[in-house]
Amino acid sequence: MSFIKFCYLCAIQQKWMFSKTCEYAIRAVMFITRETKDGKRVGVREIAEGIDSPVHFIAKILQELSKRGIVQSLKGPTGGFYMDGNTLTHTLADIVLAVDGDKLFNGCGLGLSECSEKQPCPLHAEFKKIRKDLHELLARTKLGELQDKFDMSTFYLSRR
Amino acid sequence: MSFIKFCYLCAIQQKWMFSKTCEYAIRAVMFITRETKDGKRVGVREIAEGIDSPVHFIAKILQELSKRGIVQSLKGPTGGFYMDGNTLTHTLADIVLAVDGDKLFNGCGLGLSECSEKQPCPLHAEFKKIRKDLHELLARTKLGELQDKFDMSTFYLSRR
DNA sequence: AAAATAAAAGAGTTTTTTGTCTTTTATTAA
DNA sequence: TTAATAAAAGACAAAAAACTCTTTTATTTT
Repeated sequence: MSFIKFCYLCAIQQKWMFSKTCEYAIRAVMFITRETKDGKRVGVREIAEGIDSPVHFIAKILQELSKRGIVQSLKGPTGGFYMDGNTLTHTLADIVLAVDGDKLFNGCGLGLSECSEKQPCPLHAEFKKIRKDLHELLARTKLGELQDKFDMSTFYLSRR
Repeated sequence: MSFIKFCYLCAIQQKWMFSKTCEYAIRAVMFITRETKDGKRVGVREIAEGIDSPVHFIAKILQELSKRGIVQSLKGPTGGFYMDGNTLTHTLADIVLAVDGDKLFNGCGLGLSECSEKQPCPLHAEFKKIRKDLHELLARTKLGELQDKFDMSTFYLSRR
């Protein structure tokens, strides 16, 4: 409670694996995937509302993802973002890699740049497994397969 | 290479699970654990050098950790930080919890505050397992046991 | 008791991340 | 071909995280 307020470190800073930008990116791509099955397109405003993110911020992120071929886009009326056969073959790992880099999959848990098999940090072996599991999870989840999953049940993408 | 430099998102931002502050915290406590077996104490300068971190920054972090009973400290000449029977029973999870909060163990992978069993995000089930593995790893690693491990083999705590 | 030492406390600064706003460019429908 | 639409681009602004510096307080040694 108030205890938290006076603490320098602690619960004020709440970190998860991904950066906020990356969370938005994943949710945005999922949203586009779900909404554009039949050649439809969605605009940034619709996406921002759908995943409850700042409009201009998600626009920036999507521009980069589109440049990298992770989503498709088209300007002008009836334009917007969409997925096609190609983009649907990408995985969640591709998104994370594009936004947060490969540190999550390869980096040392304690932030040591020189950590390796020969010169391991005290948690090297343990983290290797966790990183591997995480990478496998993200790398086996193709957007196209998520699309099918969306058909069968309800999932939430907005924080409200 | 230069390709990376011009990218808005991407490899510039390299995230891992923990905040940098938390990485420093873990390494500092490990360092203290290793260096203060027989009633010895280590000063911040020595710690900062040992784990290659900014002196004043790690000082701040350690002040907080000492306030929370994760490390012990004593002012004055021959003073410094050290571990005792009590602090050695703490786990790595305690450090992470103190510094980064519990989001890593409990939060939604996509950053949704309302994510739950009833209203899951599309990766809810998958992330649950990863989070659990990570928490178990950190919660079963007691500092005291690490101390024994340090005795038997060499591990690196500095990034150089 | 005085001087020296080392953590505690607190007030900064810098850098990075996150978020906002405006202008430009491409596309399409009328 | 013109007007409307929507993404692309770029320049800013705010907030958070990372880091620095100075002063104070507690402890110990001489």
